[in-house]
Amino acid sequence: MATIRDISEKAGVAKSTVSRYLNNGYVSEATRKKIEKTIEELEYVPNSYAQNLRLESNPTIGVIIPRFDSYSVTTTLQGIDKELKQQQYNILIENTDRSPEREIEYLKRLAKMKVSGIIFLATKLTEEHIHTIESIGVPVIVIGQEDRRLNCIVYKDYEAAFELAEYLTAYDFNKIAYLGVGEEDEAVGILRKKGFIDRFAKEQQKTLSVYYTDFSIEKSVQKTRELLNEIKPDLLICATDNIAIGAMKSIYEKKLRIPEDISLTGFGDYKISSYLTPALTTVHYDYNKAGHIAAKSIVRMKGQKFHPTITYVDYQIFPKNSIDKAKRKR
Amino acid sequence: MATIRDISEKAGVAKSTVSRYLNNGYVSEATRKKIEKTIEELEYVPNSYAQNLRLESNPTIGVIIPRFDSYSVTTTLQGIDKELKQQQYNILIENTDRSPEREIEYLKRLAKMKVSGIIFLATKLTEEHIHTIESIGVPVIVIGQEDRRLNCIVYKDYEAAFELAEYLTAYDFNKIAYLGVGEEDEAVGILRKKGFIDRFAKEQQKTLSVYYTDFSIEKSVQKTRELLNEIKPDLLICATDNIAIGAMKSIYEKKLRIPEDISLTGFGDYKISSYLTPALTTVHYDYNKAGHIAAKSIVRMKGQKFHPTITYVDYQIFPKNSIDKAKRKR
DNA sequence: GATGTATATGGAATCGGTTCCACAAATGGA
DNA sequence: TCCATTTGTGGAACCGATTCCATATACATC
Repeated sequence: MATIRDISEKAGVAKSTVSRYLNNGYVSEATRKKIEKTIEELEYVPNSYAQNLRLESNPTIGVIIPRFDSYSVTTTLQGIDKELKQQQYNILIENTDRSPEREIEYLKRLAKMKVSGIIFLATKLTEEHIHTIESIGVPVIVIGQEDRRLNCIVYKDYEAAFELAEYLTAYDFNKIAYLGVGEEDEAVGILRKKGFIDRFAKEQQKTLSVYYTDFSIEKSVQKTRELLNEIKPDLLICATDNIAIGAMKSIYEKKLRIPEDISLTGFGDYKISSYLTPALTTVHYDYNKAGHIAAKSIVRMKGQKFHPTITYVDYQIFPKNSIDKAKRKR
Repeated sequence: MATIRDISEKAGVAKSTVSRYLNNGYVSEATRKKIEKTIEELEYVPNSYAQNLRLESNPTIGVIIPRFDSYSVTTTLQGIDKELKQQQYNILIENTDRSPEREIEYLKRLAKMKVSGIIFLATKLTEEHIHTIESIGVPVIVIGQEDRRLNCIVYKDYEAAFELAEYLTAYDFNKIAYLGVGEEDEAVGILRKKGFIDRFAKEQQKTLSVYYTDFSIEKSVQKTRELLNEIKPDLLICATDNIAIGAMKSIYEKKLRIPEDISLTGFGDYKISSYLTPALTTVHYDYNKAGHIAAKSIVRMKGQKFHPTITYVDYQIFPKNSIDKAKRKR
């Protein structure tokens, strides 16, 4: 691999002259030609580690994600990427595969690389996470989980779940099942569930049975199958759209109709959801916008001192045909 | 930001001793303690540009993708990521947003960063692409497009389309419509289309009308709507599953039934496809495996000289309920 | 007590660029 | 013709780490 030194020797000029040529400095027409030719010949490519070494920080934002195969993650990434490209920033993505240890490791690694900021799509914030974020000396914005000591962009999970439950109480459901995820995920596992439970607790006559699955469609297919063998709900509330999609499959498998036999709701609005039959009643989160906001803020935070903030991203309830209109009260 | 020099001065030892401490060399218990304390105090984080500068190449693989919001892309990424993590390699993802200029730019940038290899999820290979790939001095594996001068992992698009068409000729369809994408994408835009056309050309009685859309669901909804206003096909072949999902929406909108009024096929097996109603007949590609293979090969290529190869990834036809069984011949 | 070896540490060179400074040559104006 | 300014170039320092080499102890062995 050719270096600037090789170029300078072969072309018979000084290193500094080559560097000047590369960075639009004073170079005479004659040397310009010589250098140009030599660079072509040796297939010279500058080494960016050497270049970056002199810079105190470089225009790169690190993004830590828990997985690639998730609509919310990729949509958020799109939003981040678009905004950062506009601001002439580079983006560096690290996938943790839902491993908390990797999250910590990547936070540190990105700091070593002197990125000017980190956007962290979190699933759970432990004390170790918080300590790491506070100590690495690089601004971090957390998306999706909340802690008052940090800079977070969060979805109003509790409120959204509460409001969707509110919407559902206008219908005459009696046997309600909730299919959620484990409490490892603070926002989805705890807050969403709590929102539903709290609202339905006000309706004494209604029972709400809670079941658990993970974020995959397959598992949801299986868990819904088990669930339907145990009970026969007239409303199945799913903690994510993916879970609802899996549930749909099992419901149809049992020759039940949606919404006539079972009404169904999702959460998160996975785009595909409105193309299902029937279209899924769900909560819409603007992941793209969250990414956009995060990117904008992280760029603005450059060099400034840290300032904990919580930004809430609004939600919207999308009523669709997966709820049985015939059950509407009054 | 503290450097190794600050540490050494504050602790009263030489730079080299600090470095040795950091890299598990000989250090006495006493100095170990001093250095440890100073590092803690100054919140020292090593600068990885300086570290990398000495290395000839670092264990990082660059991955260039056209977009984030695509099932095939994210699934391929999963496969790549998993294999690379196992091999202790880092991954560096660059999203081009389908811009050919950015593809070239990123190929060069990754070379500058001395990644040990690049995996390039291509949409079209121009001469400039090929020249760049050949000249950057870093091994590149192309996924999804083919050129005999390069190292490619490709899907058998033509063969798969041909075989799906073959399968469809066992049914009694008369008015067939094909909803494809533009020829900017070589594999999907040209090869898939040609596979269908060539096979159907053998069946004189059948007409095949060709229409175009892009890769988005929205556009497909709109284009299908227009298509259905013009003609009334009994079979609609879509170039991707996403397109088929959009088509479904418009077909239902027109109060037509699938498959009784229109049979439908997709291409690419987007996982979600089997959860639709009816489940979509489609071609299954193992994107994850392609990513896996690519990662394995790129790691193996390290340091070796370039050797053009084409690796074909097999496909599988998944017959599902979106084809009208009543129309089966004999 | 002399020699040899293990243990610790410092100094200096190095990686591949960028940039400051000095200086030489060319140009221009008086 | 002389001095001032512009233009072009080379040398050297520097960015922050690693690593080789030299050296200085401490301890063991004969």
